[in-house]
Formats: sequence, structure tokens, C-alpha cells
Amino acid sequence: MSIQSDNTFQAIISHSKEYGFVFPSSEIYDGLSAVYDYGPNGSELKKNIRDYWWKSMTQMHDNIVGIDAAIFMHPTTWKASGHVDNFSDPMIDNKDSKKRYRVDHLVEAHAEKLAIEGEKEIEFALLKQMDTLLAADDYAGLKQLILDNKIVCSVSGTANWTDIRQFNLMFSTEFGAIAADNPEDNKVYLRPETAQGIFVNFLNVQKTARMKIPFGIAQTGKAFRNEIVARQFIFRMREFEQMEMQFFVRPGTEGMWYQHWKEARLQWHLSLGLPAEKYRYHDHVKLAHYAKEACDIEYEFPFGFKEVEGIHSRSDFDLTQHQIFSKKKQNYFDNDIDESTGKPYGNYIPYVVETSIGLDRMFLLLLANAYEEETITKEDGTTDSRVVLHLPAKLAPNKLAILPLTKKDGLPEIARDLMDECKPYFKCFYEEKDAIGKRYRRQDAIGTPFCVTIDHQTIEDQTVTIRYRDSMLQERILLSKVKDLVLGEMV
RNA sequence: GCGAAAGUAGCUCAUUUGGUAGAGCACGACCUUGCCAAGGUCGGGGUGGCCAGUUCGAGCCUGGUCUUUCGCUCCA
Repeated sequence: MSIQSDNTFQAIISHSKEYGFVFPSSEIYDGLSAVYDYGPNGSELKKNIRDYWWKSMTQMHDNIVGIDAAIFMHPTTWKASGHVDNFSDPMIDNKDSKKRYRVDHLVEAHAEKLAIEGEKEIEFALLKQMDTLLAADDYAGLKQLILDNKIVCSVSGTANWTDIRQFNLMFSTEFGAIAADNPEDNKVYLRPETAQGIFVNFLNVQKTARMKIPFGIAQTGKAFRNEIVARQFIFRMREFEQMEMQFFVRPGTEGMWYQHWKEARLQWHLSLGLPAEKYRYHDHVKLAHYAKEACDIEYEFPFGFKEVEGIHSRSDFDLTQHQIFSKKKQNYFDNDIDESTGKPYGNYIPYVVETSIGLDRMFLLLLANAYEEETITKEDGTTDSRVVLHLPAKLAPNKLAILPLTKKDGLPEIARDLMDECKPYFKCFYEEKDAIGKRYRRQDAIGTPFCVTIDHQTIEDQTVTIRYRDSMLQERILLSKVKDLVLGEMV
């Protein structure tokens, strides 16, 4: 049904800005790369997505509870999680081959070659120099070392190198007002994922909410990654929001739960009326350092199939790491009876199955799916066009537009009364300016599912015209039925 | 990060060889009208992404820079 051109993505970006969904951050200062702000309609849509997810996780599952952890966490958290060590190596690119190397690997490979050639002394000196420079974070010195030793790229054979850069995906900042002797002691990171806030609170939540395994902890919140390449509008941003649920299970059952959540999460997407043929699973072959099994739920964006959500079987990696680094037991005592032994399962560190969806990506997904430039044939045979967002009614920024046909004869008063009746229950929009057709089109463009028009007949028989966004059909219903009709679409 | 393209009003775009910027839509007020982007009158809005250079004169030529899109690369 949707007519999508090659320029669809561009059109969606323009539309997002024009109708107050997404603006480039700090636009008057030329923007900040890969950072975006949500406008009046965008912030409503985003909030509605978040609320829908939260409700489906916590309200609809009595064994899942929520938390809201801080963005700042103790620095040791990221040592335990592996984020500090695994992602802070200095890198260098060869400009000719476009190949990127870890500096230590590049130098060591060259040293090895020297060793084979019998140049033991040069090899030893080289490695020692490298260690000294690495310890001092002297990147200029390291680059000079590479140039002095005529180390070349194995692909291009040239020494046309970029400067050395450190790619640590975590943003850091100073914590507290008093400078420590060692600045590193004051260093804290902006969390690169929300998951760790759940793991470090595992026992707090389990004990205070009296949760029994299997159970889950849900959380939504901002995370920050200093991406090397951050592009495709709000798809990959440096500041983004995750909606995560960590599900704690008995070891040995993680495979079953992994399958369960893999299917349940896809169903969540489909429950919004999104087309199944646009979705697919992508099972990971190469696994992250913590993962046992992992897959992405991918959606066909205008720029191809891309990850919108991940389901990961994280084993007991995270809790075990936190137990080691914090020296605090992360055990759970399982009173359920193991039928093979007749005794309780007893103490263990639970396994974790994670579902992690990017809120901003879900937002983009919904816009991409909803956006349509529709050509409509009018009664006299001429054609017209309209831009319409087919957003799920329960997620639309405005649920109902209330439009008096004229701004006199008492029609605005009736419209205002309806507005007052409905606005405690859902977001309404009131407008009396311009011709009715134009007002309908404006609401189409921001995805308002229902428009109600108050006309002169309303005064006589208490009926109004309700007009449906997707079909453009209209019918007369009782004024008193409007609120319940809209509410019926919200659950 | 490398390569390519682009940046003029809120949006989509014009501006023929360098001579101090226009249109449509949108926006605001008023009049007329009243069920699918109506008509009229008036009005607001741009130091041409930013900074330099060449020139008597730069939106246009040159260099730099920022941002965006696309292709590689990367992605816990």
C-alpha cells in the first residue's frame, strides 16, 4: 500500500523536522554530529513507545519488575563488564589500503619479522620502546616509531599512516569537585549500556521485591557511546535510549528462555500491527565476550535490514564478574525441588537472558513503516496527494483532533466541552483555523488516528462527524460516544 | 577514519557568463466560505552553513572548516 521512492529516507528526515518530531541537536550552531533532539510530536511518540514497552514488560508480567538506575556508576563496574579493557586500544589506519590496525599488533608483527631475520637486538629494542610509549600514551611517539622502523601495511605495502587514535567507546568525565592526586581517580564514565545498572542491583531487587527465579528486571534509560562512525539519522547516535530486560534463570534453562524471549519479543513488534515480512532474525555467529547465544531482530529500514533489538544469552558472565570485582556474593538460593535429587537446587549464580531494544531505533522503525506519500483520486477524477503517518493509534502523538467546522454559531463551545471531557484520558488537539480539508491533512501528517468535526447538525441532534485517518472515511456518531470510541483503540 | 555528493526562507527548490536574492507550499492578521490541501488583501521571515582568499564587486571562483546523505570500514 505504501508508495516508497528511493528518496523515502530523505523525505522521512525532512518530515520529521517539519512536523516537530526530530531536530538536529544545537542546530543554530550547525548541529552536533550524531546527536538529535525530539520535538513536540517526537517526544510524545517516543514517550508512548516507552510506555507501551514498559507496560508490556512490567504490568503484563508479574515476574518482571522495573528499576531506574543512575547513568553514573562506580568505575570498577566497567572493568568488571569488560568495557574498559576490551575497547581502549590505540589504532592506526593505512590511508592506501584503508585497513585499520591495533598499534601494538602492528609493531609486534614487525618485531616478529625482525626476529625471524635474526635481528634479535633490534627486535628487543623496538618492543621495549613501544612498551614505554604505550605506557606514556605517547601516540605521536608511537607513530614516529612506526615511521622510523619503516613499518608498512601488509596489504598496500605503504607507510602512508593516519595519526594514532584511541577508540574507547565510553565517554568519561570528572566526578566530584576536588581534584585527586591522580586525575584517573576522579574519572567516571557515562554508561555505554543500561544492563550493568540491573546486574549490580540484582540482589537488591531480588530481596526487596521478593522475586523468585525465573524473574526479570526491566529498565529504560539513556546510554552513551562515542561511535567512530555514527550515521543514518537517529539510527546510530552517540546518546541514545535503551529499553532492556534482564531475565534471571536457573542454569541449564537458559536455552529454553532464550527461545522464549526470542519469540515473545518478535510478537511484541507484530502486536503493534507492524508487517511480519519486514522482520527477520539474524543469529550471531561471532559472539561478544559475554555471550553464549545471541540474535538480532532486524527490520527492513529504507537503508536495508538493520538491528532494532537484540536477544542475548549472557550466561552468568556479568554476575560472576561483579562477584569477583566487588568480592560480594551474587548467589541466589533456589528452594525449588530438583526432581532428580529430591533436594532444593540450592545456591547458584543465575544465568541471564537479555532483551535489549533501542528506543530511538524503534521510533525510526515506526516512522519508516508509517510514512506514506499517498495519491488519492477525487470524485471528479482529478488526483491529489497527501502525506500520512499510519502510526499505531495507541502510539500516535495525538489521539483525537477536535475541529469545529466554523469558529462561530456556538460550534467552538461544543468542541471545547468535548476537549475538556476527553483530555484527562488521552491527548487531544484542538483547531478552528483554515478549511476542514486542510486541517484533516495536517493531522494525517502527524498520524492522528481520529478527527471529529462539530457542525451545525451537532446542535440539532448531538451527532458529530468522525473521520478515520487511514481510510479517510467518515461517519456520524453521537457526541457522547466519541470518548469511548477513541479509548477503545488505546488498549 | 577514507572516498563521493550536497548545504540558498520552516519545507521543496530556482537564481543563464561573478553585479548586493526569488517562487510554490508553509506561517500570522483580516474578509469571504464551510466536510478532504478554497479565494482575496496585507504581513513576518534569508549577513546564501561558517571562516578566509582572489576581485572594484562573490550565493556563483579558490582554500579551509562544520554538518548531512551515500559507499567502504567499524559496531560489547
